[in-house]
Amino acid sequence: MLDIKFIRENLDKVRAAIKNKNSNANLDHALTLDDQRRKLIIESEAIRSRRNEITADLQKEKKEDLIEESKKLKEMLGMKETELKEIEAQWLVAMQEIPNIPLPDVPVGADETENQVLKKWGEPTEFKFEPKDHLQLGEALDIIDMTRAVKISGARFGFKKGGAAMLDAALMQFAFKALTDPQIIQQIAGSVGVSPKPFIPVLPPVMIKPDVYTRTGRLSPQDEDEKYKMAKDELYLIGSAEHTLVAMHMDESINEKDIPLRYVGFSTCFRREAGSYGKDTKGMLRVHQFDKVEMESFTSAANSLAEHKFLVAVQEYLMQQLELPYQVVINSTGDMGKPNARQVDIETWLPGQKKYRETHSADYMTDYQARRLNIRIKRADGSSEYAHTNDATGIAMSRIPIAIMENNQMEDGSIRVPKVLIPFIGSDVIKKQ
RNA sequence: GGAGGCGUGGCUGAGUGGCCGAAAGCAGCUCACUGCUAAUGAGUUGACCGCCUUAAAAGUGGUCCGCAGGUUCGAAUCCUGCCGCCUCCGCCA
Repeated sequence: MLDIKFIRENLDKVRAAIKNKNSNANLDHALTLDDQRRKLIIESEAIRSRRNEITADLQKEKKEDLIEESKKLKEMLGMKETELKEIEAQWLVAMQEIPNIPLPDVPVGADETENQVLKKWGEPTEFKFEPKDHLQLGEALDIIDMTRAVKISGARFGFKKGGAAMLDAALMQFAFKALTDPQIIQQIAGSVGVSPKPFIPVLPPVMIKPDVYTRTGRLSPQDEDEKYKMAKDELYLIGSAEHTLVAMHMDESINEKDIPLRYVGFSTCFRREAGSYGKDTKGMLRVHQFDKVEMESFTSAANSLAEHKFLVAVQEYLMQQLELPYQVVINSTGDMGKPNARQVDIETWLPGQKKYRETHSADYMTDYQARRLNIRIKRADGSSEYAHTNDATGIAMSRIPIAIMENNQMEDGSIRVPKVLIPFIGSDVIKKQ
């Protein structure tokens, strides 16, 4: 959520952001509600003030007429407050529809076709044979079974077995080990000039209360179709560890000396993929359930953009260690999340599709999430500011294993294990058992 | 799921109808003093939301003792519901 004072003073910027992000937020409606809201606050506070006066007077001496007045005022106050509560609720809904303002370097564009490639690393993998896609490879190796999963759970689910199961576990351990390693983090942090503090590993809950989900900026009425909701309990399944990690410090003040506060989380992620019928229907690229290593960071405003770049640098480090060819893309305004001020995606080369496909995202939220979640940074002098939040994919288990399988495939259909994963898998090749 | 207890500021903890935004201690900040990685003394320090203000400060009004209601002229204090924590029982990986 944006600061209402900022909105009032920067109407043009906010209008431009709504337009460029293809948002259907109704700014004028939000402003009207804000006026009504403030009017009601002034009125009800005046009544309260008078009642407080009366109470003070009555303490000295009992007077029937004052008691009568206070009773009447109380009735009026009740009405005002009921009205205020309704307006405030509507106002919050309207406010939460208003997207964050893109940074000046974000390309203005309608959709992902106007994203810009910032950097390429590695070359698309060359093969002396016709490369297969991960599903062909996985089925031949008997490590991916989509057919049985359909029977058990439906479309867009899969069983990962043998080498595929080991690969996911190895990636998780590899990422956790790297991100908690002071030397590695110091080296990456040095390159972008941020604190060398390592990440704190976390296994967060995968279910979240609707109210909290809303406050992360990740659950608006339009998003509802994308989420799984528990029928009996007021709980959603998270779409990413980001959702419970960023909410971890909800309604808290983080001490300035504790920032940057960096977490690396691992969780299963749940996506209904309601809007993507017919898209990526083959294999594990787009599934309802996958595991993901996720980074989340809390900083002050002064360091947040550098932190965003740091998280991208971490992503690149992991990719280079895994020796996967990728490109770094800055998303255009039309392809950004609502809470984002800037979004960088990493796309990894998939020989099975002969395309770069999105495997990572790094989200720079400024104080947009923290305002609604009420997360503050408390400075040593006692003053405070809203925290700035950043999140970024560490390793998405459905997509990076796919990239490894497809890029590292050999002519006989076996898969070369990246060097850094060999210790975790105990073998340098995944082959037919 | 059943029975009982508890929920106060950054922390510990007092407060059972108005003198309480809340004692005291700790922590923090400022100053003084002492040459030893800190002790001692004095002072000081809650958060949030309106209004005012170009902005901030100041000023001013309001709210906050788990949350939401209720009783009362007046609630941290009494009542109801909810949430959380603890103890015991049940169930369970």
